[in-house]
Amino acid sequence: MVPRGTARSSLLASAVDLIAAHGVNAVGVDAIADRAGTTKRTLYQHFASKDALVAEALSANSTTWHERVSAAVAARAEDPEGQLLALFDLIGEDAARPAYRGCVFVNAAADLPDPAHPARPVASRHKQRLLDFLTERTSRLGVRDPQRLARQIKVLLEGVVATALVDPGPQPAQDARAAAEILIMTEKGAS
Amino acid sequence: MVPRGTARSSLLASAVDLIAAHGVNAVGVDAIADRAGTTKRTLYQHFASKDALVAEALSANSTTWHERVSAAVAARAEDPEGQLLALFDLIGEDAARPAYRGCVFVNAAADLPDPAHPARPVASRHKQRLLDFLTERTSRLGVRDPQRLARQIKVLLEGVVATALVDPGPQPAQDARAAAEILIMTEKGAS
DNA sequence: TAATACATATACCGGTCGGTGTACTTCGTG
DNA sequence: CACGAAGTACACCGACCGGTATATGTATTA
Repeated sequence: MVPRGTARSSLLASAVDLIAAHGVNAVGVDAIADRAGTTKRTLYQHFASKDALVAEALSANSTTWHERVSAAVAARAEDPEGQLLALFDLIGEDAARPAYRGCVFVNAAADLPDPAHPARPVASRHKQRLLDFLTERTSRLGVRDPQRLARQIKVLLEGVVATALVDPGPQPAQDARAAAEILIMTEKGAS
Repeated sequence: MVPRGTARSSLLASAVDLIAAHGVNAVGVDAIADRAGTTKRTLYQHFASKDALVAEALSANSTTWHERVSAAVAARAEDPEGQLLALFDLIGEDAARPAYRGCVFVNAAADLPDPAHPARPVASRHKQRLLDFLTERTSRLGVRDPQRLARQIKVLLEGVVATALVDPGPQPAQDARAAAEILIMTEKGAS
């Protein structure tokens, strides 16, 4: 029994949670509707298909993810270099949990081989936003090629996530953070 | 149909291909049996369950992967540093293809949230073998901490794979290779 | 030659998949 | 109050899921 007019957002929240926990393909529309406290019929009155619901849920997840990360990073450091390194600590804390499930958007891309699936551009956009976030910081470091440094830091972050997905633990994040420090220092020195 | 005594290996090969193409959860035992030119009944005479078949197929895939990569790397360079960097070129060539599907073992880990699934240790072992391969090379560089450098290079490689899974292209591999060069050079200088 | 192991074809099991049809109730608003 | 939109309950669809039963054929080997 969901209050009037909240069925849609309940369904989205339910989809976000279940997709994060089990993956896009492993969760069914029945489970999403049940967890939202509504029915499958209502789900299909708000969303054209499961694919459309998945895309919208991932999009919402992306927005909250960036808000949460921006706030957490800002709370840990003021300077751009400190914020970039704080990202590794943040992800490292998640990645150390035994049931770590990696990045929802990478997993979604792996689950959806069809490049035409509506959720694929959502994942792509999420990663672009992350890259923008990083580039904004590297641009204030006074290095020669801020874009490339941002891409390299992003590769390190993605590597931490993928590595910890197979073998959860704090090690990858620590190693990657140290690598990022070296990259930043080297680029600063060569500027 | 299938010659005597080859049903089992045909089923394994079929499972390897289909899992790589569609993911563990998205492929059914019927499809695996059909592609192998045999039947589901025969499949269950050779494997206790789908999970067991999946684990064995991934294990076989891991073996051939390492053989193929070792040979390809050795063909491109003699020295350990050249071999390490050649790995980025190799993966970069795969990752540039539009339909790039990432790492089968990482995808399997994402597809199988249950840590007790028999395929999970197979993925873990695959990554350990990769780390051993890298450590063997970093140990001959004369650096202070070869183990850590190997882990850092592995994080870079995993990052290339994950990044290209969402947005295929040659860029991540190039960036990661350049980052690896800096890490190696820095560690060598500090030794 | 007879026995046995391997592979075949085909049908079936209960359950779940994404998606729909239909009829009923509840609510906010004109 | 009356109307229409929103939500509910529930049965249903064809297709597929992992896994099994049964019965037949065939090649190797003792």
